[in-house]
Amino acid sequence: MNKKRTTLKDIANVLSISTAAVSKALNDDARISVKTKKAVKQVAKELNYQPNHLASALRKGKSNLVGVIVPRTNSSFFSSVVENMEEVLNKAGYNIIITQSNESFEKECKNIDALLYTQVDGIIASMANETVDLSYYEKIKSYGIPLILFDRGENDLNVDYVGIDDYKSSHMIVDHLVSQGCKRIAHIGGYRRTRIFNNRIRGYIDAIKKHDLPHDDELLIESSLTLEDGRQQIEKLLALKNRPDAVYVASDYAALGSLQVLKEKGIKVPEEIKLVGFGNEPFTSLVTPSITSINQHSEQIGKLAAETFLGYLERDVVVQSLNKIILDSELIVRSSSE
Amino acid sequence: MNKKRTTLKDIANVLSISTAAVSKALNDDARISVKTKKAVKQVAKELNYQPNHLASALRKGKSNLVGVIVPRTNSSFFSSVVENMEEVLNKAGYNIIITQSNESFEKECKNIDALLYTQVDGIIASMANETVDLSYYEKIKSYGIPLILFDRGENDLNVDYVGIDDYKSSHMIVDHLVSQGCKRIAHIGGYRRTRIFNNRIRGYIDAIKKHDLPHDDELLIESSLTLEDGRQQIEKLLALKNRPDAVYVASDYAALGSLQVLKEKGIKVPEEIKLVGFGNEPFTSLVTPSITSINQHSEQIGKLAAETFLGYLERDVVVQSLNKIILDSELIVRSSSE
DNA sequence: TATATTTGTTTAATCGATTAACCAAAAGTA
DNA sequence: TACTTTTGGTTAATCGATTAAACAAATATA
Repeated sequence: MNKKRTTLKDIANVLSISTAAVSKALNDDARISVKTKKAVKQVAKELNYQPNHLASALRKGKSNLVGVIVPRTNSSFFSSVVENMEEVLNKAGYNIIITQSNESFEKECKNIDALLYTQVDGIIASMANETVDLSYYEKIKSYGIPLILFDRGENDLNVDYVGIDDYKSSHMIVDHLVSQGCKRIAHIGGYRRTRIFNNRIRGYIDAIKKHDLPHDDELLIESSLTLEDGRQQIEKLLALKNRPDAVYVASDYAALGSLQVLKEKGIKVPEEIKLVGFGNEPFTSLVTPSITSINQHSEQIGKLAAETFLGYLERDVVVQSLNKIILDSELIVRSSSE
Repeated sequence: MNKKRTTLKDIANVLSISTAAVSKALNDDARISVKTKKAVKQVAKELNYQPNHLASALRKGKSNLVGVIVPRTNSSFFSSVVENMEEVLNKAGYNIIITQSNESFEKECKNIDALLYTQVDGIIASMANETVDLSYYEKIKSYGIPLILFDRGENDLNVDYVGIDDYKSSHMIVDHLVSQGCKRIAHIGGYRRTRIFNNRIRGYIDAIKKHDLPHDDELLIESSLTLEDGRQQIEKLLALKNRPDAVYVASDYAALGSLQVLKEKGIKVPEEIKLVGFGNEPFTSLVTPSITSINQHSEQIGKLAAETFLGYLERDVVVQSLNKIILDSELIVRSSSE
């Protein structure tokens, strides 16, 4: 019942030729006659031959698999990035293995091990927020396979990186809020140890200074940026003697949490407080009021990361260096800030 | 630079024993002395040995990989299912390969081929809405590896299935709406060719009859259930001479689309029209008004699907049959319907 | 002491595809 | 004709781990 799969040998037997000839015929080797090729392909089709990937990968030392690690797939940004990566890689004959870290360092390490174990030819990853210890990423490098980071990267790893200009994005947001007449702009950011959040914070601070606005310590908060964080941190800002008139939240999820609290307390957005998120998650346009946010060009990021990986294929020794591709972001203005 | 990976042979050379002994030592074979085992493990650690999965998988005829196909990862339902599957499978020594069909039949076929090519030991899938032709799924079965379907299944395939009781869920929704005083309940459903949507439609119709309410053809609409569909179909319902006082939408995304239109038109929800979605996506609790929906127990579905797969490991011949695990769903009542 | 059993390991085959090296026959060339 | 080149393959090794079968040495048993 559980019929054995067809192998090269089966085809070879039918035609009374060697398996080598069959292999070459299927791979369109120049040294095989057109006649033989035709016959081989014909029999292969008849016997429903499917190459055994494990065998060829073992022999060739190449699996044609690329591992992808994302904090979570359940986010339109990451899912769009992955989709676009897949498209590019599929075209080049690669399949991808998606894993999610759920923002957990431990899970991320397990994923890395699982991917290396599966003998992927490269890894494209966006780091978990928790991750500080880079040893597992160093391990990838020590395997001699390309490692490409996107969105959540780390300079110290000295590998390729694709992402947007977070520093500049903060400027765009602050500039916009100032143009809307805001004078006291708060920032609910991520933790500085994560590069992208640090850049957003630096951008925020510099932009505030640029506009000669108060750079008040109490207006800058670091958090994990979950929805719940957004709720808690806005409460802190609302409790201030001198409330802000605008809040720039470094994640749409947290921004949504903040919006919920503002609505619950009957504070009018954008009239009393203007709100800006980050990431352009679909719900930002769906909630009331819709939330102004930053579009990170997930399609571009996915494609560029995949192409960066493919760029390594031509070289036979992988030597990586810090090589950043920084894309411009786009401010999508919605009701929450105008 | 690109250092060769350590193999069994390297360890064997260091200790001047055979690779067979090394292999057995690492696998804790009873015939290897404790002394040798210790020495082997010691050297393996020193040389940072990592087994080559391709080689062992090829030899054992087992990859310890499970393929997962979902319509999209960018949905809390599917992402939660996958997460829970992964947890169960990881514990059993399996890794998963996630692929998404984007609701496209063509992409789904490609994914199936890619997974079979990677020599996965089994496939757990939720079918794309488009999929009618089952030949690619039959192909999986013909490979003799277990196929488990969840959420979007198909009786004709005669394989295991894990999902909720859609028929009963419709009854719960209609019962609830009736208890809120609704007299004209419309249903924006999926296409009947998809089993789950057909069941929801049947449930809707039977529940309507049960309550002696008008079962009006114009109140039942089939669509693709995207957000955009939700917008278009509600327009149709609003254009009716005799408008419904409640709309049960078979997907949260479409429900959201409908809600947007209702709000745009200034129609009060739930006062003028009550609205119920399906799937309990996170945004249902985030939008205003929050949307009543059905929780599908993604955690349970993920775990049970994974366990069903693991159940096949003990048997050496895979013989599958239609074996359904149907879970009860849960109605989460929110502002849009009360 | 002679034989049987156990212990611990080695040898060699194997999984299936690829490929370097080799070779015979056909065709080309001087 | 004699030698070279081209064509179209074949042979055999290889990727790395596993495992059936063989085997030597140590130990037990009669």
